[in-house]
Amino acid sequence: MQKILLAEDDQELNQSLCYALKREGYSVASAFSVKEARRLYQSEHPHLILLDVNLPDGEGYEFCRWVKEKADIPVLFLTARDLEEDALRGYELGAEDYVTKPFSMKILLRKLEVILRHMKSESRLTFDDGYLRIDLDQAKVQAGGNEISLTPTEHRLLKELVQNRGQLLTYSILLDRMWDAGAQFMDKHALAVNINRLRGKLEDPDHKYISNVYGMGYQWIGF
Amino acid sequence: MQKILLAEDDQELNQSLCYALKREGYSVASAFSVKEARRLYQSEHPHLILLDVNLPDGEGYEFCRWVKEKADIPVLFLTARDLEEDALRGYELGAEDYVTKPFSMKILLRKLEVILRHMKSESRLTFDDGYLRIDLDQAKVQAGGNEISLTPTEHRLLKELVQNRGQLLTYSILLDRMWDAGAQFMDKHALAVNINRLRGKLEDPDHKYISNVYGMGYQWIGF
DNA sequence: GTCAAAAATCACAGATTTGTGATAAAGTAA
DNA sequence: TTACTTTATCACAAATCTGTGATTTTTGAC
Repeated sequence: MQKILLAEDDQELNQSLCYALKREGYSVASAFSVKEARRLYQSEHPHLILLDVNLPDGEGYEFCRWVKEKADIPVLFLTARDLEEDALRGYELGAEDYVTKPFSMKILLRKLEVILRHMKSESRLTFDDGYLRIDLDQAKVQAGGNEISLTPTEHRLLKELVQNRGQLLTYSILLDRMWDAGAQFMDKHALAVNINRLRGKLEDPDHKYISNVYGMGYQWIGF
Repeated sequence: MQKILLAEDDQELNQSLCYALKREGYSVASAFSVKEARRLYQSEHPHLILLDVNLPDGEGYEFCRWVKEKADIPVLFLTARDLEEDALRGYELGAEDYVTKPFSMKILLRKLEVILRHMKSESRLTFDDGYLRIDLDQAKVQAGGNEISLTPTEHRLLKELVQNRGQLLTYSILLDRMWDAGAQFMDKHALAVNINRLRGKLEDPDHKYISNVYGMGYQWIGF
């Protein structure tokens, strides 16, 4: 299910958007301030952000920049003013689109659909936290400036982990997705070895990315 | 360079759009009717279509549907009327966005940028001609119903060919992209071998996809 | 702390991949 | 046609990849 982070301080608008989005089948995390939005971003890892430019504790633009630095999550601006300038500034920051209030809910929903349709099919997700730089599409990875080459399995594993960053991937799920079904709990060991190899290539003492949850599975942390 | 197909019957608007787009670095094919647009589409294979809904010889919607059936080329509608209904109809047909006349050229250019940014980075291109089915993102290929497994190099090669389908890829370009630079004309032979292996997996007497241009390079035909 | 289960690490070998060399086939120009 | 160049094909070996086994380290419950 697609998760949307909604940041809008107008109580009423926030609520009605929430309702409409949920009705459409999205999972919604709603924030009323930049601070809250930041927190929710990190815990929820939304697929798309719906962002009011004017929030009580800061401009939406700043939050947008912050997000875009970390990962290429689509951002759609909600703006009260229909100024060309505003829209252009949004685009400069990498926003995908904008709607001016008041807007038609139907149109907004279509815009979301279009963007998410693209995103879903977009595997060129690039991540960068200053040390590690991952381009899933190109299968290119840089750690601390050095180009790193991954084997096919390592790449598949990395993709699986990063695409589900922040959430625990149980052994059964991971094995299932890595080796087409049937594997199940058979060779948890093979998985461990590949995790090990991946860690060897990506991590260093100061930069850990793959964490193990005892008895459960693995999880990507960071970004 | 990104090619844009512009279909707009208003002489003046067509011309100024042409100018602005070219100035931005796009290559533009301009049409004044649906008929012309259709012809240009087939000869030029544009990356994006800028489409007026009202053309003298037919509705833009129809042309949009026709295009979308063949391939997933992004379409951006130009509409005189700012009616919710119009926009929704466009979206239903798979349009990426729309602008209502009169519009800000700057905004239009940003919208184009956003869409093309997505497209460029979109590797989940699936092709299917009944015999061969390719999902570049998933690295899955089926030929005549049978799942085919490709090695990493084969996959890279296929991707390169298919993403530039219809156009000749010279040896130097292909070698350059397959083996990071420097290779140049050195091992044209290695390329030939990999082409051969790919052909062995994908083709059969009745289904040929990779054609050679004597002394020049290779080219993907089909789709 | 002790202990057992889980995870990490390392070396190894079978399997796969991939460029090279040799040879055959096909294309081009005279 | 003939001579010559380019491309295709096949077999082989070096390099790489990848799961298994053996061993050590870590974890969590008692």
